[in-house]
Amino acid sequence: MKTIEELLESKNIRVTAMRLLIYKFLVEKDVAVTLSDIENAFEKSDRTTLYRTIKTFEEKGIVHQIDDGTGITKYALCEKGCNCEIENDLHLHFHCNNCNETVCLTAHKIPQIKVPDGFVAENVNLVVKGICDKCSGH
Amino acid sequence: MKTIEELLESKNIRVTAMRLLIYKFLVEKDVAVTLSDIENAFEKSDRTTLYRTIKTFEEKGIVHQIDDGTGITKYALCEKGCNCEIENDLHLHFHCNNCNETVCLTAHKIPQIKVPDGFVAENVNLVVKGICDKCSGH
DNA sequence: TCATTAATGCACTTCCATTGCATTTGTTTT
DNA sequence: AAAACAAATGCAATGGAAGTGCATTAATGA
Ligand SMILES: [Mn+2]
Ligand SMILES: [Mn+2]
Ligand SMILES: [Zn+2]
Ligand SMILES: [Zn+2]
Repeated sequence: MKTIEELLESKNIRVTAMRLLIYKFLVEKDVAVTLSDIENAFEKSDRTTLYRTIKTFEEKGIVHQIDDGTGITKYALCEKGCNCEIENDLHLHFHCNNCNETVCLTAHKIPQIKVPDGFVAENVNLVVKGICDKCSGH
Repeated sequence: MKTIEELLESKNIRVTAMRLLIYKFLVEKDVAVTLSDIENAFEKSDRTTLYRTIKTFEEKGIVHQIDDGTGITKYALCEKGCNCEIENDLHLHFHCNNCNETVCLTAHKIPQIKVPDGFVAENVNLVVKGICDKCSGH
């Protein structure tokens, strides 16, 4: 089991206090987070640093960006085995209309989508909206 | 074959010069348009009017909104038989990474998506990105 | 025509993403 | 260890798009 430090180093990301904190924050949350979520979690730090940190994480394949249709970009840790860096990871995202949280449904791969002749599909974004398990009282 | 005037009236939308122009503009374009696209097409008119016109069209089920992941909201005319008003119309959208245009693939309905137990799906947004027929040289 | 209601135009606000630049901190090289 | 270099951080500012308040203008209908 790698430490966070080792993980960051293995991805050629310099280890800094802020980066460790942000990474831990992402691990603790099991839902996708906005920049503001992170900002609110660390009164102290500057939005720009958080922004650039998350962008670094994204470039290095540690987090992926999620557009869930709320108009605010969200981010979530990539699962192990996720290959965002190379190609798009084709799991679906679920946005709860009740609690407003978005989660990765990594176990649910997106089915093959047919497109008309002449069109070339390169990647797919699939967001399902509805009521999440927590809110539906399962 | 209904005139545009009749169509608008049948949806309880007052006929105005601007609304007719915007409607015609949407018909001529076979792709989804942004507010800025409309704005640029009519030097004369005010952004707010266009904004509110398109919102009116949306409420009345004449156009539907598309979130193609570019961060800019796009709009396209509903096909006949589209029932956006009542429930979500489940066709997919294609965004071309080359020409940056987005089209409705109304003939391609979104397949049934499975979600885990406890989750209740209410609607689905599916955007395929790639190269469109015009750009691929079919 | 007059009264009522809706549409339009202008100014302004808010929110989020993004960048420039100076400063600080960390890493190499000598 | 000191100097040189490179990267990370913080602050200020910008830009783009969505949305709102309000006064004005246009359309409807009694
Ligand atoms: Mn995800
Ligand atoms: Mn469509
Ligand atoms: Zn929920
Ligand atoms: Zn194209």
